[in-house]
Amino acid sequence: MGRVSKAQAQENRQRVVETASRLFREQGTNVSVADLMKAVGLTHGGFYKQFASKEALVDEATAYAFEETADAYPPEYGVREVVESYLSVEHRDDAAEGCPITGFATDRARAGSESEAHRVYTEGVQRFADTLSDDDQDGLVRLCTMVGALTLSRATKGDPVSEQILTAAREALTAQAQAGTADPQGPGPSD
Amino acid sequence: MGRVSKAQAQENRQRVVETASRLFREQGTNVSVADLMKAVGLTHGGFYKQFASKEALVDEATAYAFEETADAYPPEYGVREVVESYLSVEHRDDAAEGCPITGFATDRARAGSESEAHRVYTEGVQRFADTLSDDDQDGLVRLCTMVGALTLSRATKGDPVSEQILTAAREALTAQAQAGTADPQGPGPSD
DNA sequence: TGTACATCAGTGAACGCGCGTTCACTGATGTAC
DNA sequence: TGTACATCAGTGAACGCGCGTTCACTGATGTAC
Repeated sequence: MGRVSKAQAQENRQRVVETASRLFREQGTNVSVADLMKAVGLTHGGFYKQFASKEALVDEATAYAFEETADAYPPEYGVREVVESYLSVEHRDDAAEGCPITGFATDRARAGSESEAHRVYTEGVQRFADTLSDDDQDGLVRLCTMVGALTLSRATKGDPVSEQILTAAREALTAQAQAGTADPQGPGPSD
Repeated sequence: MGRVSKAQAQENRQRVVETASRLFREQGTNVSVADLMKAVGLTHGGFYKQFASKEALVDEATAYAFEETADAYPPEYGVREVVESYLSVEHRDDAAEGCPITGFATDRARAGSESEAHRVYTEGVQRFADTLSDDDQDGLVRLCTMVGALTLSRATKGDPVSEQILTAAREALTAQAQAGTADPQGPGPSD
């Protein structure tokens, strides 16, 4: 399978980044280059024609995950709707397509703070906290509750407490957000 | 270095479990058997004289971490004191000796739910949530906020937002817990 | 537009290394007399 | 209490395997004329 067109090569590269952003969120950044390339439908050798190192891919995949999820919620969603979607069973069960703040959190905590991935991650945390802020400015605390609830519901999945966690956090956050940032239109669809 | 006394062997075994419970919380359960045994001061070959497999050690180390931290807080501590200690910079910076709920969360979320470790973990979550409950029964939500805040402050360490997260969550939880479970003695030392 | 050749994305074998696990060996401990 | 021998915790080399990365090779694409 000789040379491939510039357009095709660019598309393949993009698919590697997209696939990595999903696999890394789901299984962690220690997913192997070979497994990743297999998931894309290529062989591992070609990886280094597109990326300087695996670490460089982690940087790109982290940035891509944040870009991709930046508009995950319709613009008319208020805090209530975001919370209900974030703390849904669907989100618990789909880490691959889910929030990169939760998906990359532990990998970030265990790696150093010198990487591009670290900067992008920290910026993503602040951006989402701002989205969750209302007049009280407590977006950071809401984010903590949401990330903790999603993490714990995933970690206890299989036991009823997993769903209890989602429900308890959802109720606490939506009760609090009754007079929140929700637009004049009022509550939209919940997921 | 031939045979070793039964007492010595038992002590060595115990040190492996203790060291594993620290290294796993800090770096994840993929810390290698060789690195672990080196940290204890033994060679890797002897590991299988004491444990059936690495997975069996993960089970034991998880259980040990929960036992060890079950009495991490003085009995006179109320919710406020626990929160202040939990959301301290010291706890952020010492995952090895810290809360196993946060330390093992992502490893648990990514592994299956069939293991002994999973059962022990889930039970530990419920037990700590009970400890954090007052009349309102919102211990589960407090736990989410605490775990999320600790995780995010570790993941963003090096940026000022890391400390902001701890402070914001601490204030939100202690403001809420003013008339909480704290014993009649009133607030004790904060850490 | 057609031909001749350089480019380079992707392939697959190989590199040194670390993984979990096994095993022949060791010699001090534990036990039988 | 003292001697003779079996036990077995710990050692270190080795197992097959997967890791990140390199490299000679391929042949369709891109380019020069």
